[in-house]
Amino acid sequence: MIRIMPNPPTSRDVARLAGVSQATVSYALTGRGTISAATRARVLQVAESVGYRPNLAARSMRTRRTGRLAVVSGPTLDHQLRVLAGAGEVATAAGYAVETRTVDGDVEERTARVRELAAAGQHEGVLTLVPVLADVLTDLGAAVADRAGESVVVAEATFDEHMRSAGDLADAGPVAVFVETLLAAGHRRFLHVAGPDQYVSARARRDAYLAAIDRAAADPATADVVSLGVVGGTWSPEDARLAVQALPDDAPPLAVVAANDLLAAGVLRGAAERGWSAPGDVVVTGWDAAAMGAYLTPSLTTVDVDFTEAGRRAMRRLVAAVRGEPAPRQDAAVQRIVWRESTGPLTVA
Amino acid sequence: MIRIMPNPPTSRDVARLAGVSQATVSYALTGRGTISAATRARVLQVAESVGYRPNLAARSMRTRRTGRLAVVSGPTLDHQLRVLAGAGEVATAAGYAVETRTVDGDVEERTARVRELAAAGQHEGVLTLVPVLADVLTDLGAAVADRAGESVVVAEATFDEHMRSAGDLADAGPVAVFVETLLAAGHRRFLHVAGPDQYVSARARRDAYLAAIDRAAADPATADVVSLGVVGGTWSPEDARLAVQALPDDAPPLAVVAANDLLAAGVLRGAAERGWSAPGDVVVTGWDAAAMGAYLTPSLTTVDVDFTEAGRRAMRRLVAAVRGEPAPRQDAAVQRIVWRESTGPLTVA
DNA sequence: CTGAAAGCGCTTACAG
DNA sequence: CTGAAAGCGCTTACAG
Repeated sequence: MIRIMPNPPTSRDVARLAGVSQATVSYALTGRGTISAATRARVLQVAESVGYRPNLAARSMRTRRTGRLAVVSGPTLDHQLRVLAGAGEVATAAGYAVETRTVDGDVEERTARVRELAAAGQHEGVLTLVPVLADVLTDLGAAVADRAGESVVVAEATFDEHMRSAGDLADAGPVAVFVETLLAAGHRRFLHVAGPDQYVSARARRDAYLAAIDRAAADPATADVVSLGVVGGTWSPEDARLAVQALPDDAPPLAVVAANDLLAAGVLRGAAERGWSAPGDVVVTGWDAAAMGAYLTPSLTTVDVDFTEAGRRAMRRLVAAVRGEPAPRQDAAVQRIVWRESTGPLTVA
Repeated sequence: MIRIMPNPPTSRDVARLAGVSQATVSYALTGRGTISAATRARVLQVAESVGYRPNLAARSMRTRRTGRLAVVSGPTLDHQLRVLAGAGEVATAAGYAVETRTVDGDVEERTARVRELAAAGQHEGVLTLVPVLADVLTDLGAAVADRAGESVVVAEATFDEHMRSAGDLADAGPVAVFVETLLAAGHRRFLHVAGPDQYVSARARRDAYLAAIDRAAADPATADVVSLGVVGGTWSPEDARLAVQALPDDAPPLAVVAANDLLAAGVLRGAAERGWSAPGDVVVTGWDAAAMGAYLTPSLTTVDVDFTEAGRRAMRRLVAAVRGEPAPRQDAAVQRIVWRESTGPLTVA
């Protein structure tokens, strides 16, 4: 295949046209050297007029920086597209190209793939949206020298459970609100349908559920609370449905805290199959504000998560890490409870 | 920030270690020159042992090929993550790095973004998953010379409505099956809730609906068919709900073909709000096999789409176009109807 | 079958 | 404040 085309202009072409040296063009564009305002203006004007675009490969070779970041996502959780969008926005604004890799399989396989990616050295940093084993993650506290040749690897959800803040995607704060509000509405019988243990968010929601139940039991006003336990452990709504099928006949009235909307839909379906009304016999909460949830009957109470913003934040952390800067603090909540019909009539603070 | 680290090995290092020239290393790795099997084996062994990885920036500068492709997605349609996964798989296997860009806004803005991306020359090809104006798309029939400096741009859904085949994501064949099967079950009153006109798939489904109704009207056995029209025109379930709200009281019994599952959920919700039973008074079909659809009551009849495979195919087309090869034919269906409760009891062929 | 040499387009000390 | 020159790590005619 022969491509007959004028080669795109180089910095050398711009230099000749502007009557300066190639070095001056570089200084004008990068803003690095010392250069007079007049010269710079002229160079930029010429560059603009000929449609000059720096050859990134050449720049990369010279600077020994690839200017590329990778984001690793899974193929299964659809909302990751929005996280990706937010991450891409920040990366592009920071001057990086962002590449997406999809990984599949269990946590060992995913971790292996991320490790290869980091070792390949094609990327200055890697952001993983899927759970991986903690040892591939870069120890940001360690000296930069210790990271010889490897990409910086940052996870969207950090595994340090003590660092959880309200600005974090894995913040399970809404669980306590769900339980407390339902307690106040008179509910005493609870069940949690959990997500996969590998997911920080799923673990956090489960732990928050258990803690909320413990607190309720310790409170004289709600000491008669009873938890029918924690079931599930996947993101599959079928497991949620089956869990409801497996409940004793006298389970209702029951309040179910599901780890996401899909599981909550499985709960509603299971309840309907048993002839239990919702929100009469069973109330249920979800998570993620899936678009369809608002159109179920009953519509699903859920947690609206700003996935795009979460993606931006995760990417800001990665960019900071790659540049050796301290991690930005960002504590404004990305999550907001949306009360709908599936929790029945309530008095919400 | 000072990075104290041994530089990663270069082809020169490998050459020295293997006792050959740098050219020989290159020939061994790319398999391009004439080189003895013994020498090649030795070079590859040395390269492997020192963990040599070619510097892609250097290679790119020399070959004048970036080795990068871009995929443009929107932030709103979640299933695009699966298309992305399939596209990425094929691109990676073909030796390309694939970058994701998210674009927002109306069709003009999206088209402008794709145009910039193509003009920037950082990518050998661009695959767009979102609808754009046809004139940014590369005319693959035209001589390569006409594409001077620009990336090849290919759309996941082609705008040439005549080229639609069963292997295409926009193939609307299932619509005819829906209408015909419901006619056979005795339904005579139909409604279509359409998606946005910009989307090839939405247009194809609407056209297929109208054609199926026309065919039914022309058939003496079903000449009493009546279409209550085409409503909607967005992907928002709220519009579907409102469309049902706006229907006359005597609309049922009614068969609704919705352009996707979310719209179908809106229809179900609207029907429930009017006290219409489903699938008694209203039957409805969706599209996309959204996970939650199987857990609605009634569960949603839909079209299961292999988005990952659709992504693979679209990327194969792009890779072929970038390499100047003819487009691969791929006609095996990626879509399959899943009959569920929302269409009521049926005799399905 | 193998090597010496040029050059892809940048950036950056360094000299002036 | 500006320019001449080197060099990043590859690939590829070309010579042997």
